[in-house]
Amino acid sequence: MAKSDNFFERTYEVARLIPYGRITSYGAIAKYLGAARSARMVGWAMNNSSGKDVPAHRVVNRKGILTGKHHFDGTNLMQQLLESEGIEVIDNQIQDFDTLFWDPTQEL
DNA sequence: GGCGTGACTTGAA
DNA sequence: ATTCAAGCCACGC
Repeated sequence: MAKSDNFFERTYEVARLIPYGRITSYGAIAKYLGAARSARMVGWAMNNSSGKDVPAHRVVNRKGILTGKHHFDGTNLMQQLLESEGIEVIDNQIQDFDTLFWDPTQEL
């Protein structure tokens, strides 16, 4: 067991650290973990986060698009969650993304 | 054990 | 400015 789920665990941890009403990108987390080129693994980790307390809906791609919404239960569930937090989302794209962007390497 | 895919990003043409 | 391509690591079959 065990094994270094460090990467995954760390991803979940950072995702949980995302403040309410804020969002971040896969690359930002990956970069924080030291794998800026491995943003895909972050997404893969999120896939494994199914059933965890990881607010994957707060994690979007670099453009602020809800790329992973397709992986959620519903079709607009992810958008609903974001809007529920005060984030304006239109057409799977987050508005004021630049303002709501939360960078762990910058904030932490 | 090998090949392909995947919730992405960055860089170069 | 936009479009194309490559890179990264892990998991599934």
